[in-house]
Amino acid sequence: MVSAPRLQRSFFARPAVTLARELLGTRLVCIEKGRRLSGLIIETEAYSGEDDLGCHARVGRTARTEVMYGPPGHAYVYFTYGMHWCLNFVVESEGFPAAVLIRAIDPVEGWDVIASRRDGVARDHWTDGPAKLTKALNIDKTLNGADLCCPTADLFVESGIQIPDASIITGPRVGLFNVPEPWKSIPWRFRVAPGWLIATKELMLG
DNA sequence: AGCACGATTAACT
DNA sequence: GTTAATCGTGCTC
Repeated sequence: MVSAPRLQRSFFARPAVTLARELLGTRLVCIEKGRRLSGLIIETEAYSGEDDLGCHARVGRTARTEVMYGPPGHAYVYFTYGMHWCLNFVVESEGFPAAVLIRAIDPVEGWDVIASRRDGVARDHWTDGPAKLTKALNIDKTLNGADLCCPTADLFVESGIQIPDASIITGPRVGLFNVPEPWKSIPWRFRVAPGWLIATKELMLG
């Protein structure tokens, strides 16, 4: 598998909603003991600013949200429901808290490692949730704040395949039960339509 | 020091 | 469709 160019900091220095869309089809890569584990990003959500009452930064600057206020192109990894880690990319500009949650990937490299971490789970469900993909790639708090754009990073994003607008489904963000409108329903969730990848990725990835 | 809640998941019925 | 698991975070006392 040939590596594609890594996404640079300028890529991440754009609005969260734009990036949630643009990140679909890019490749999330972890280097683990010199080995590449990767998958195409197929589902994301945008969280932007203290005014966004669905965003963790609604409470302002705290130890937890500090990373979101830092420069773009870093990882924001948070813990939830007492047992799960979720991965976000810090976006927009330094001083403004915004991030894109990575909700699902389609595994490309490191199938054996991913399978072992998702033992007993059907392949279609290895990485189809935000806490499933972190488990599969062994992402936890040690990667919170990690720079995705540093040349020696072992967590980064590569350019991938283009997804046509017609094959992208948008909708409300998931799990915001007690969040008031309009934030509860604003369509900042983006995902690749189910059949599109099946028909296309093998042609493009070989 | 204590409390309610959560950007979830898997195993149930 | 329902629910338990499980603990960091932010807020209140």
